[in-house]
Amino acid sequence: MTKKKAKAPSPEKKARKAAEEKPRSTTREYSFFADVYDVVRQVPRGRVTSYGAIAAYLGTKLSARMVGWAMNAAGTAKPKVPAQRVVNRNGILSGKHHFGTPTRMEALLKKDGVKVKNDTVVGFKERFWDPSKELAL
DNA sequence: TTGTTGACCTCTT
DNA sequence: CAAGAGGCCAACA
Repeated sequence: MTKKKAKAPSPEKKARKAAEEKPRSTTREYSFFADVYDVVRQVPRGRVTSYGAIAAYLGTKLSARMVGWAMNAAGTAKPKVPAQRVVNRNGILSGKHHFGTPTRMEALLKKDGVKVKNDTVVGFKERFWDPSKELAL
C-alpha cells in the first residue's frame, strides 16, 4: 500500500463510537438529535453555525446529513430549536423552505440581528459560531 | 423486511 | 475551475 486511493474512515468511525460512549439514558430519546438540539440551543443570538460544524463537534462530520434530519424534527422538538441559526457551509439558508414559509427563517435571523441577503447570511464567516471552538468539548 | 430519501459535506476526476 | 460521486445515520413506504 503505497498510496491510499480510497478513504479509510477507520479512526473516524472510532471517534464516532467514542462520542457515542456518552451516557445514553435507557430511553430512545437519546439520539443524534438530542446532541444537535443541545448545541443549536447554545448558539448565541446574532450568531450562526453550520451543519458540518455541529457534526464535527459531535465527531461525525461525515454525517452532516443527520444534523439536517435532526433539524427536521426541530420543528416538532421542544423546546423549539433555533434552527434558523443553522445554515449550510456556504451560509445559505438551505432549510428556509422547511420553516413553514420560505421567509420565516430570514425573518428570524433578521430578528436576531443577522442580515440575510439573497438567502445568504451576510458576513457568515464572521458570524460563524464554531461549537468545537466555543464549547471546546 | 429491504429500499429509498433526506435542511449536507468532502474528495476525486 | 466545474461537475460528479461517495458516505454517514435515521426515518418513511
